[in-house]
Amino acid sequence: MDFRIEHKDTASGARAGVISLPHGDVPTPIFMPVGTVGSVKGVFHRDLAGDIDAKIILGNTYHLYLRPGTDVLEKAGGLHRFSAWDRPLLTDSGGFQVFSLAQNRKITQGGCEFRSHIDGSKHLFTPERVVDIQRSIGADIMMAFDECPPGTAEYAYAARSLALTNQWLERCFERHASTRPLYGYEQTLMPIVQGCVYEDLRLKSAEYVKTFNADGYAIGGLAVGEPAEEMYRMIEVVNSVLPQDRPRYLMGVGTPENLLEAIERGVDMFDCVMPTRNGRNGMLFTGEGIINIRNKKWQDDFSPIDPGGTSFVDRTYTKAYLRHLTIAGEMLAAEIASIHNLAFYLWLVRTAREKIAEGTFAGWKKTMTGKLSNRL
RNA sequence: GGGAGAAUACCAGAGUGGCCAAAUGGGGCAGACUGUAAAUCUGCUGACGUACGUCUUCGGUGGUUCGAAUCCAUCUUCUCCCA
Repeated sequence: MDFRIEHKDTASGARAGVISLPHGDVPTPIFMPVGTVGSVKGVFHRDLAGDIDAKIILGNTYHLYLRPGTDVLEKAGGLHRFSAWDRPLLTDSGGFQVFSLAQNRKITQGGCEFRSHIDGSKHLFTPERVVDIQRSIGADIMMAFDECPPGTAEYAYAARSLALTNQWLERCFERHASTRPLYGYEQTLMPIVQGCVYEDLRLKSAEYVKTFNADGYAIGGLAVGEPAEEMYRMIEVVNSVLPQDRPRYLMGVGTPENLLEAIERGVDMFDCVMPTRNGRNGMLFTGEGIINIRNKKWQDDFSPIDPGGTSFVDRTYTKAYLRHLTIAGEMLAAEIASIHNLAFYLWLVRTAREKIAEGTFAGWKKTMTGKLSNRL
């Protein structure tokens, strides 16, 4: 993996660059749609690669290991071929499931034992196993196995957790170095900075991950219950340490506003379920603000979903029609909203990139953030 | 013409003397959702008040009772059965 910075914003930490991966180039800043089980829910690859123009999407190690399993993935020739997605792919390690499936898992020094949310069977995830699974999946970018503690974690817990994540990180890199890709292209491994909302832990963690001389660095454990201001502060702390010339990936974030704030602070990559999940639940993100399409006020609004939108759904369908579909529980509603939201997120980062290149990012960001969280 | 049964909130439908402004479901209205156990979850849904609460409701009317959606009389409407 290669990263080339093309423009730096003079007034902030924002940068615009290009990440080169085996399956293609990724302009940064970038938003990566989440496709946990090998599918960005409700969206055809045709539309992902078309109007949405997603440059890279996510898969999840934990979920793909449980279903369809590594045997099938290897027989298929990896997730790219299995799912017919020929652009770059990043897999999360299962570290987030240590957080989100906290009731179904037990952490030990060796790893994390999950009780499958599907059938209750037990599965031990070790750092080594997690790297192996990601080899089977064949992601361009694999993530280290970490523990993602909740945003409310106490200092003592956060410190212990970080120590464990660091041990796991070392084992991930050892495994990565001692194994080869299965499908003939390189897979890079990204370490993850943890440390909750504690500045000294974040600094320590950032210093530690830096010693692995990775192609890129992720910031994890944010947007998990702590106030947004804390998150922004942690990003600043961490990015003051992480190498300037490598991409920074803020995991699991976030709202459109979160993205702009983080871009301003030097973050290059994002992923979040928000555009898809919230879309399925009737929430639309637009350049003018947020729409809850279920609200009665859209009942007879026959204007396009988003006149400023970049996807075909924005021009084709009206708010009133989408509201009807959403309330009727039609699956088309989820598809339309997902396509719209993803197209908006990709538009947002694409435009941020242009503004950085033009040197007008600060002003644009100010205008945008004033509108993004409006309730329409 | 005779007989039986039923009428409850937007709809369906429990409740059959006080714990009932009335279960539950649907519908309606609003909210939540951040490396996806989520096409999911939560709240409200008679009126007025933030709230303790007060007032008006269970087809109509009139009774019985300390107290009625619940018991009685009667009227209305509907359903079914027999002629």
